[in-house]
Amino acid sequence: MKETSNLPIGKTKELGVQKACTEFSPNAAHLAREREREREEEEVLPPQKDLKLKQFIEKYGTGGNWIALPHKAGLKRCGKSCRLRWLNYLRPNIKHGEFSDDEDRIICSLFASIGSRWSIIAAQLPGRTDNDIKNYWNTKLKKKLMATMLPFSHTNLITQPLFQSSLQTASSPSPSTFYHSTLTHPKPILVPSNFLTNNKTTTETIINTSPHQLQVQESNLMGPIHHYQVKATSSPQVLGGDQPSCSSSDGSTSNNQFSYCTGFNNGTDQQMGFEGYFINNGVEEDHKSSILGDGFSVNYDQWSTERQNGLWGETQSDHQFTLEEFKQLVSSTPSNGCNNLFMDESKTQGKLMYY
DNA sequence: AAAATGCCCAACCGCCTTTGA
DNA sequence: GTCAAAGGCGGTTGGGCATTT
Repeated sequence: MKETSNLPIGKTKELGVQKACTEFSPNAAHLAREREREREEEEVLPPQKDLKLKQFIEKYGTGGNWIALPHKAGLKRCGKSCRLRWLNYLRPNIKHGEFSDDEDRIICSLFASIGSRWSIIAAQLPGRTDNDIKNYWNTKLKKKLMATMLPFSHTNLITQPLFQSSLQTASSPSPSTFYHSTLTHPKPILVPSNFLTNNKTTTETIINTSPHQLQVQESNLMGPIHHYQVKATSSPQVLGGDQPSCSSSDGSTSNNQFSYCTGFNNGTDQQMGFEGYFINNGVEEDHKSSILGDGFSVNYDQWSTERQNGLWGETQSDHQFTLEEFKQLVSSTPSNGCNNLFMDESKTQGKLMYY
């Protein structure tokens, strides 16, 4: 990370802060005092503002009331701004500078596990702030991972999101899925999440348990991702309990290709597991449903449409399922409690996210 | 050398949820 | 139940800097 930590508070967006923060009181006397303080404030150089805030908090604490704090500290800041400045920059033990490989791994692993819960991720990285991690993820780490995967991609990879993930709830310990597809319009055949997580997510496992005849290439990627490219050489079948409702009518699946990533294995191959992979050309366009694991079915057309339109980024459609839509799609849940669709319970408004 | 461009990142915005009185 | 404040988040902005043209 670039060492820009000497930026004084509000240097870049101070006007915005001032604009956003309302006056504390509308009465004239108060406004006069405000103007007076504003004049005083003008004379305080930015680093001194930081110092002022820091010293005040170190001396008196936040008092559990950020709104009142700048008032008490004699700063013309809104409480939220002070809080942000304190949390992201001023508080002790804030770490600046490059992220280590270990930190990369932790971030990737947690992101794959719980999604963009930056504060939770930050809690695992002492000295790092959620904002810092978010920025790092958005500007560097995501690209780094993308670059890591590109050697395995075909030409149409770029517009697809790298992965989706979700918060795991305590009651549903299924690991999130780390999706990666090289396909233009991936047609998902999803395996029960315990398919691999209960086993070693190794190449051998996939080969041995897959209904396909697979040729697997294992990569020696840098970074935390264990990546395989799987090429199907036989007709696809759906894995899991009930009989699949999708198959290839012509059986011409010689060019079927799968691509998936395991989670971030941290050397164990088991930490995140792997829950799904995709197939193209393996399912007829007119198939209406696909079995997801043990009887977990979804209207295939809707599924794939959403995949293509909303989640795979190939159009700009921003549609997400509502809860009701989702319920309509899901005809049953797997008996083992493992499935490949996870509700992100941290999200509200009935929106569904795919994992 | 100067202008244009792209990248990085601290910080802001607006919205939402959580918490506590 | 209601309200205010705190806290959290994704998306975004814009200044600073490096690189390219």
